Amino acid sequence: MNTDPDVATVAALIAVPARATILIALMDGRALPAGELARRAALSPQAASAHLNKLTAGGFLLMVSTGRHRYYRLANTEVAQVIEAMMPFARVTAQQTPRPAEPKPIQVARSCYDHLAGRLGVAFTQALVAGGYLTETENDFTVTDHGAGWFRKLGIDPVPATRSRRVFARKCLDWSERRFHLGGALGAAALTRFLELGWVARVPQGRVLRVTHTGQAELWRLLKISLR
DNA sequence: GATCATAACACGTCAACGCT
DNA sequence: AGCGTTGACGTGTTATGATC
Repeated sequence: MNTDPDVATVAALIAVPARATILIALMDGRALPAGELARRAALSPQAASAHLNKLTAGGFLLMVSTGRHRYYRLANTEVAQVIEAMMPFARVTAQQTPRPAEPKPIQVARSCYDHLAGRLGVAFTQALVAGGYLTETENDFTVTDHGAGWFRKLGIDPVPATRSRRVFARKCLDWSERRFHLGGALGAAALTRFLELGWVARVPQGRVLRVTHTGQAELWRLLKISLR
């Protein structure tokens, strides 16, 4: 009897291009209606419906009915991490031409489900580690006492919620930078705070983030982060 | 080992229907 | 009326076995 996890079945769920497109469309953490997802995947609503059923049954998506609309979103952050972790391998086949000198906006700053990613996410994480605010373990980050004070000053609660089962400060591999950025509940709280402070702004129709002038100035002042 | 025929499967669309 | 689902059916791909 084979007691290994059935990775093949799970991978097969993602392996269909239409389903992969749907999952990527939901990577920014939003919930989208079935019709919108069908359009994104260039499918008929019927075909999209079948794919959404499979992804939901497989535990990749959650569905919420609102009136006559049905909204789908990623079931949890682990799903986003799986997709994000596959991105470096996708690049190998997609990138037949040399990488352009100028990074694309999605490589500079983006949301990875609900936390910061891209060059900004990695630079932020590295600055926190270099400043002694975070320490690294094998899979996660730990907030130091020094770091707890720093996060509080910024308006971010550095203490894990007692009832939450979510990993607090997950090491999430960044597909464009190929280094770890801060994920988990703390990463999500940081992105939320960055948005509240107006340091970053969401670009419509995607998960690209624009770093504002205020953001650039504050990130340089506090952590000596420059994205240039 | 290479080629062909067949069956099984996955994925797509069309039409009809149910729900709000 | 608009949106989404279900069932029927067509098409393309893959696996398998037979034959040379």
